[in-house]
Amino acid sequence: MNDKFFDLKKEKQDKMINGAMQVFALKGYKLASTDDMVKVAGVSKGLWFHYFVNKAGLYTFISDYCVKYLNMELAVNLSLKRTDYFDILYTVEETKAQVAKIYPFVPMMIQSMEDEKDEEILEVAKSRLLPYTEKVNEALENFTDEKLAKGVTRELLDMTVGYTIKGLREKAYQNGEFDSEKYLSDIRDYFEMMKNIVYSNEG
Amino acid sequence: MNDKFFDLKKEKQDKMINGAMQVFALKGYKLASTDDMVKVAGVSKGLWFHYFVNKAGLYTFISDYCVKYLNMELAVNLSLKRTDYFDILYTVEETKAQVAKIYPFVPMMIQSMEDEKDEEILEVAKSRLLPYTEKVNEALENFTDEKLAKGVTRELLDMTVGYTIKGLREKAYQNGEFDSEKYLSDIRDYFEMMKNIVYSNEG
Amino acid sequence: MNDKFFDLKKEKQDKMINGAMQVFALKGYKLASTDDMVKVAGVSKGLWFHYFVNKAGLYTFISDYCVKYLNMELAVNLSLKRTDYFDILYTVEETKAQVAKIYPFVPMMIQSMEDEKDEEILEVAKSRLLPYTEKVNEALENFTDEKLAKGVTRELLDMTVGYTIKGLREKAYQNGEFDSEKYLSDIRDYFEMMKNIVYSNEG
Amino acid sequence: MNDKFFDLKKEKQDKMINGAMQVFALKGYKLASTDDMVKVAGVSKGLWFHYFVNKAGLYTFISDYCVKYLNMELAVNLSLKRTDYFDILYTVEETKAQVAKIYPFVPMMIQSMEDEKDEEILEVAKSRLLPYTEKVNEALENFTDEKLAKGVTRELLDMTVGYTIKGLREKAYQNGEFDSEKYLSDIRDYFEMMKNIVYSNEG
DNA sequence: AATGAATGAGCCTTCATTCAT
DNA sequence: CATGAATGAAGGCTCATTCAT
Repeated sequence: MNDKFFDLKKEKQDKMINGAMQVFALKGYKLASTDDMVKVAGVSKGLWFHYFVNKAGLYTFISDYCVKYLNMELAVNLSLKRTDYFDILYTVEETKAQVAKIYPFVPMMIQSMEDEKDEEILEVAKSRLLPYTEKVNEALENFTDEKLAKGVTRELLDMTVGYTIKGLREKAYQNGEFDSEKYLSDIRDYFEMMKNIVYSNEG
Repeated sequence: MNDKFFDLKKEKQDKMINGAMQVFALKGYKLASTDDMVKVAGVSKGLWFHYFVNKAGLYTFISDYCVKYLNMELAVNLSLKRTDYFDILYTVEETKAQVAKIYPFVPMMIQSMEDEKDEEILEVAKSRLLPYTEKVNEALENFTDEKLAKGVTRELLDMTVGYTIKGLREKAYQNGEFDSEKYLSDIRDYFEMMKNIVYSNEG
Repeated sequence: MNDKFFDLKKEKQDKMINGAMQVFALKGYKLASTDDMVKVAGVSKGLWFHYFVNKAGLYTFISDYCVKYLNMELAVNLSLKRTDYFDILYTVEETKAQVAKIYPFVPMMIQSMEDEKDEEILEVAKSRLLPYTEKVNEALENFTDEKLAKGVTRELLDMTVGYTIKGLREKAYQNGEFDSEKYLSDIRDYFEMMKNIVYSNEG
Repeated sequence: MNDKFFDLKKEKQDKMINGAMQVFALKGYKLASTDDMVKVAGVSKGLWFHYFVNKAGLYTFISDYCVKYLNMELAVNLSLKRTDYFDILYTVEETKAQVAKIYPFVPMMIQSMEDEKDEEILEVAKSRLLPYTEKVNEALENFTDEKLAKGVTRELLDMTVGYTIKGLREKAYQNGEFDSEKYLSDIRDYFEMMKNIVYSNEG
């Protein structure tokens, strides 16, 4: 990309970032069209290519930006050493909801990167996602599985909780915008139930 | 569509059905290209249009076929009145795995229909899916929630189990083919855990 | 072409001839589709190519047949030496109407050949038409222009009468079938007027 | 259509208009290919669709433009109240010849619209033609038929004159370009003859 | 820097033609 | 002889990318 992008007024930068992110997040790499971005961001077609060379370059920048920004916020919010599994995960999602106030499509973009299937961009999507995944896993290391109920393993727990959160996130975007309130409320309900059943009753 | 399709040798019918289903299931309606199907099924471009008029017609046929075939098998397998929530759901997924032996992309196609976002075909995808959803819900009616552990509601259970199965299914397709063994084994592990924690200990 | 065509039952021959002629006459060479002929004649696609090699071969045969058949009838009807310009021309059109009872699209096909613009077949269309044009001109040689009104030349007369008849013929086909009655009646009305004005009043 | 078309340099607009008009006029709607237009106008394929959405949109624009431009000129030229039938008609054709200096295919396009048979565009062709037909008919209302020779009716006259002019027009395009001189000269010769014979000698 | 006109490769679809049965 | 399934080249249309202004 062309670093002069950062010389643009912050306002215009964000208009472009949000526009591209929205289109990529909603449609995925291949179906995201430059015309859509032009419409959504109100920025001419040529400019995207001026700063980002091509569609792949733009995707790379956006996915990178997305994760870096989110991780910055996570670094702050996760710094208070929480030890409960669900509290940690809730903080992660709460942080996404908070980031969504400035970049409304960050949570969906993260999701979209996970789901990305286009061969041309697959590698980029997955690699940019890594730092986020690592950050979350790192935070979860503070949690010890000693207290898990009989038959519950950390592996199975990670899996079902991960998939469920993903599902709830998709649901929260169902009408084209991210409904933070509903999203967090759904997660709280779910986590409350889970807390009731996955922890050992003993002690 | 052109009903003469059914006069073709069963082998060729299945080659075309599997080819189209694979491409639709893997890429979704919009990104599924006839060229891909030509390559995968080894059948010339013109022939698809000869039998199915256009891409939408082909999708309609495939999604319809997919659900009808699956429902036929479900009708058999779900006839034994099981009463356990997880047993019923396991039977459903087991049936999909069984169908996958003949049509390897049926489970993924069902998934793809649920996820389909293209406006042109949305209505078709969702409407064809209905009979399947109804079949499953009908089978679940035999289950009563009386025995659920404290804090566990049927609604939350449906949600998390649904999302988790979906996640496992996607995982089972990760290398382009459906790994039935892994899929069912994953589900069994998950269900075993769930049985341990969602049912009330009393009684 | 494959001469074995003539070994077919006359009935089938005519079904094919009429079918092809109809489609060629109504749509012109390029827009005439083999599928249309299949539908109209009820004869399988392969058979057309079996007997006529390709579309151009079929057109060549049909246009040839059309003119030859018409000229045969003209030879009979024009044998009575008429000497009036309009009577001769009326006989020509009457003959077409008569031929149309067996081959309903002969008049339109003749027309279509005159109008044909497709480069691939232009030469064929025009060359096959020649014998018909010559036959008509030959018949008109019996007419002497001595009696024409002041200012009327044979050249101008040929021109305007030719274009007018062509116009009336197109009109007679307006609803997809040839309306012989209307066609001849229109021509009679027109000729009656012309007789009144193009002949010299003197003598 | 995209109104930005009119922001193009007049020169380019005309290159595109003339190119499309030529191909539509010579081949008719169905057989007019965008590839032909690309060759004739030297303008890339995508651009036609950028401005006119699709082939039908382009046809609509061209036929509309054609009639509007012609009618504008007719409004000027027919404003001098002529009362002779043939003088009025000559003025109409003279105007077409004059328009042909800027848009050489306008006369042929008008013709082509009258002859158009493609179902998809039929309605458009006929409806766009109406204002022109009305303009001509309106001008002809100044003419009274009192002076017509015996046996000559206005109806028959309109018919034969109409068909003859159409024929001459087609002839004037025979080598792919419009030969104005020949066209008008042919019409003059024809009209001179007609004036001699269709008007009553009395008075 | 910013715009959007312009391009052409690629996809869906049609249709003359071939060929196995 | 007859059929119609099968093919692929060509036409309409979309969209990432280029480039003159």
